[in-house]
Amino acid sequence: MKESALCPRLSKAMELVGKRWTALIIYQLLEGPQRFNAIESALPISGRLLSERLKELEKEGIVERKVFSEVPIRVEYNLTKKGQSLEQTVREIENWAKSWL
Amino acid sequence: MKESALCPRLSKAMELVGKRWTALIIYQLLEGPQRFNAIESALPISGRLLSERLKELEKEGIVERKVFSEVPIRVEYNLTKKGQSLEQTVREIENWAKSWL
DNA sequence: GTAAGCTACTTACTTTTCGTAATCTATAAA
DNA sequence: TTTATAGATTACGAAAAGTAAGTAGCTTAC
Repeated sequence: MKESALCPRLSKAMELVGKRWTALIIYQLLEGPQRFNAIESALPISGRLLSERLKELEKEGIVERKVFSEVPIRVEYNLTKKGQSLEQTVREIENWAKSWL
Repeated sequence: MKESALCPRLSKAMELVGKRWTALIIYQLLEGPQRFNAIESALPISGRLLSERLKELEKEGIVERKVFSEVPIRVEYNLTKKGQSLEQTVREIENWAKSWL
């Protein structure tokens, strides 16, 4: 996607947070660290996309991945500081939705 | 897209505002009423998609379409109250972007 | 009177992303 | 050897986005 000349930052933010499922994944992780299956169950998202999104978010430094070498394997995801800083933003969207949808 | 059992409102809001280009179109319209070509020039969006998005936003009551039967024809788009109510939300995303991107 | 120009779309076509379901990896217990 | 579990990957058809050309209605220029 080309960048908006208007506001590159907002453009970049929307490219990231506005991507399908991303905001909902972050919203879910605001509850605390969670495993792959827990997130998958909480949202109507498929494993394929969840895996893809989590990788993107990890790459952006928004989500942290922690592997526990148990049997069976356990993997937890949690928000980094950068990820937590999105709480206000997500809440603001939520509030708007409560008032207007 | 299926609805999130977790938070249907946030889900609905993201479906709307999180759609590609939508937030940027609203951001642009916060400057005041604008014509089709003006929006198209301000953003790296194609006429095809801009037309599609404006229709969606009009249907959701976020944008108002006003036709002036001049020559050549003039069409202006502006935010409704519901649309204006998104200002805080968009600014919040912008602020986050300024701090973290 | 026909050709060209303006604005706001619309259509046809290609590329990218999404959604669903099946499959894979590693480990251990039955 | 088969089964089970968690996390992830792959294959493929469907949907959405991107690109570029075309349309409609009206005006002015030639």
